[in-house]
Formats: sequence, structure tokens, C-alpha cells
Amino acid sequence: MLDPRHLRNDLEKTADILKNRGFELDVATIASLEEQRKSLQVKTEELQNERNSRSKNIGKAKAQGEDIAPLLAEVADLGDKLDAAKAEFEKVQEQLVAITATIPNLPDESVPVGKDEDENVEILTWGTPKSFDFEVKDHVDLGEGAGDGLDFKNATKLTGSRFVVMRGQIARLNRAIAQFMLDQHTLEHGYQEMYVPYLVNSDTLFGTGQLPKFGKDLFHTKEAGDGVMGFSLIPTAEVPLTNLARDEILDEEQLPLKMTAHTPCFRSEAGSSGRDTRGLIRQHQFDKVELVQLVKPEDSMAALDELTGHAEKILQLLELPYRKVILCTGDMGFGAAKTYDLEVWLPAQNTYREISSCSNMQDFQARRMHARFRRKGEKKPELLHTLNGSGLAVGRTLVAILENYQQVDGSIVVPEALKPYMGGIEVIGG
RNA sequence: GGUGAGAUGGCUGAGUGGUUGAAAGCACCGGUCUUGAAAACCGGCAUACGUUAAUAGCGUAUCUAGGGUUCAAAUCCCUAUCUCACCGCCA
Repeated sequence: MLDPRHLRNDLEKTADILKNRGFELDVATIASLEEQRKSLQVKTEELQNERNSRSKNIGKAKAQGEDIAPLLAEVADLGDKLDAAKAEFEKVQEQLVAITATIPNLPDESVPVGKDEDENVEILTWGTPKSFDFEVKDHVDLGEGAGDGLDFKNATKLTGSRFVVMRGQIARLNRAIAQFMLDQHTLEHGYQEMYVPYLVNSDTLFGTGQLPKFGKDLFHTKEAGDGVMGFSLIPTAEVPLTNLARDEILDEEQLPLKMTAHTPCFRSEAGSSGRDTRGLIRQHQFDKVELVQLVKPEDSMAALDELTGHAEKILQLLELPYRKVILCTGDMGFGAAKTYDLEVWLPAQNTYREISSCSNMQDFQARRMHARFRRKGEKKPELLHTLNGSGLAVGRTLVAILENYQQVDGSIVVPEALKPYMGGIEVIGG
């Protein structure tokens, strides 16, 4: 959520900035609602003030044994007037909240202006794509070849499209990848390992920005209604990890708070039917090791570089060629002020594909979830800055390893960094 | 799943429907005293929003949450959530 002051004092300027990310701010509606809000709020509070003071007087009069009938007659219609004013005020307030909850974050000044992913800017490339002297197979052929290690057919039987069954050494490799990442982040990068619920309520989803706008991308297991909380499967561990700070006031000394978790992620992929239908690239369920940092505002941009570096380190240790791009204004996610994507080289597609997305949300999520901290010696709590990034997506890492480490006979060499996690296995399949 | 008891400020914990945003204690901050500290004593100590130049005043809201009754609700009623206890079931 944006600071409401942007909408009160800098409406036009805010609208211009949001245009860069392809968001049309309804300036006229907001301006008029704001004006109504102001006068209705003052009016309502005045009426409440009157009711409070009159009620107090009635109490006093009664305590002194006076006749309160005339006083009661005086306030007879006050309740109705107050109810009417309140109803009007709440209606305006609701509309205003509904609008502000769907406004995306403002891009940081350092973010290139652009329309879509074609205008993202490459920052660097790392490693050199290996040249193969045979025809490369894609990860589906390689995985199916390795003892039916990737089994899409059975997954379709069990559930439907966009799921996978893994078996044997491929399943183990998938586990090894996650273990390796967790160890690296906890032992070398200073993150605390966390275990979190995979089902979360709608307050939590609102906090990180999935609701109210992106409910269609989620799997809901229990519908909300009648005052009952709904539950949804998490689309990323960012959701539970970041929300740990919801409604909390942290001490300055606790920051930066760095957390990591390995969780499954569930995405309905609404609106992407027909894209990446083959293989592991786009699944309804996949594993991810997530990095989350809660930091002081002045530290968040440096923290983004650091966090992105932690994700890059994984790719480097796995010796997977990648490139780093900065997303342009038009391609950024809803809550992000600045985002780096890491894209890994996939030989079979002859291109780089996203494997990590690292974002600085600044105070956007913190404002939604009242996540604050207090500086030593200061009275007033301030909003935290929140950051998150994939470190990395496990499924896509598996894809990258299968394709980049393949040999002519269809076998896959286990990357050096993963050997300790593979129980002596050095080559898979073939 | 059943039955019962609860949910009050950072924590503990009072609170007969009426000058209660809320006693008291602890913690914390400032002061007096002291060579210094402790003790004792005195004072201060929530958050959000609105108005405002103001982190000054003033107003409004907040005693788990949402509804309701009332001139007036922490207090009465309904619903939800959570916690605790016992029973049932269970990895």
C-alpha cells in the first residue's frame, strides 16, 4: 500500500509515476473521494463528540438524582443523525480503501522505464554457455530417460496437467538441490532457517499483496465467508516469512532480520495456459528456497544487492551460466520498488530463463501489515522495509542442471557442489 | 468432534452500563536524596486517524475481531477466532 499522503498531496505526480508501470490511476475519482472523506470524517467526529459529552452529562445528572427526561429528549434524534453520517463516511472510506489496496508500489528512481519484459536491462552475464558436440536433449527427455525420473504421465493421472512425479535419483537430486541451498544460506549467508505453514489466511495474503487483486493465481482450500477465515496454499514462502512481522514492533537491534525457508509453492497459473506446457518450467506445485530480509529503510537498497548476490552465489557454486537483469517499470511485480531477475542458461531452449526474482518492496508490504520497528531512544515506531528473493527455485534449478550437465549418452554429471548431498552418486542415468 | 473456562496497555492484573483510555503492581524513562549505586520518595510512560506549521493543543477511535441493545458498553446479547482444561479421535 502506498503512503496515503501520496494520494492526498501529490496525486498528479503519483499518477505520472504509476503510468510508467502501465497503471492508470483514477485521479478524478480519488480526488473527489478524498474531499468527501475529509468533510464526512469531520462531521461524523463532531457528532460523536456531541453524543459523548451529552451522554456524560446525563450520567452526571442521574448520579445527582436529577430528572434526566428532558436531557434524553434533547438527544433523541442525535443517534439517527450520527448513524447516517457514519454510514456515509464508511461508504466513502470503503471505496477509498478498495482503490488504494489495488494500487501498485512506486518504482525506485533507479529502475529503467519500460513497457514490458523486452525493455528489461541486462546488468551482467556470468559463465559461458557450454558448447555441446552433440544434439542436446531438453530436461523432459533427459529426466524421463533417467529411470523414468521425471514422470509427467502419472502426475496427470493423479492430479492433472502441470504436476510431476519424480522418482529415484532425480527425486534425490531435487532434494539435494534444496538441501544445498539451505545450507549455503544458513551457514554462509547468515539466514535463519524457518519452517512455516503452507496454508495461510486471507489477512496474511493481503499483507504481502496477493489479495485483493491476485486471488485468481492462488489455490484456495477453504472459502472465506460468514466471518470465517479462508485458507489458501502459499504461492511462495515470502508470504508466511514476511508476515511474521505483521502487527509487530521490532527492536532496532533485531535488524536486519534474515530468514530462509524451503517450501512447496502452489500457483494456479491463471492466464498462462498454453505457455511452457512442456516440462517443469511452469508447474502448479514446485519447491523453492526463499530468502526474506526485514531491514531499516536506509539499508534496503544495499540489502537488495546483498540478497541478490546470495542467490547468484548458488548459481555460481553450481557453475550454471546466468545473466542478471533489472526489471523495467512495466515488468515489475505489484509490490516491488525494484527487482532483479536472475536467468539461467537452458541449452535446449538456447536462451536464459528466469530462476530467481529478488525484490525490494520498501515499506509497501510493511504498511499493509503494520510491520514496524523502533529505533533506540526514539518513541515513534517506523515502517520496516521488506525484501524477498528466490534462492533459488528448486524445480527450475533441476531443469538447468539436467540440461547443462548432460552427456552424449543422456546421463547427467552431478555438479561438484551437490556431490556431498548425493551419497557418492556422481552420474545419473545414461 | 463434544463440554466447560477464558481473552483488558510492554508484562501481571482490577474493573457494580454512566466524569474509565481504563485501578494497582512490575518493567522502562526523568528527578530528589547519595561520594557513587541500591533503597525510599516525586513525576512521566499506548497506538492510529483527523485538524494543524507543529512529534503543541483539541477531537475521534481502540479493553481479541465483527455485529447488536442503549442517551451512554471493557461491562449486556449474538457470531467468529484464538488460548486453557477434560473427553473422543489421531501421525
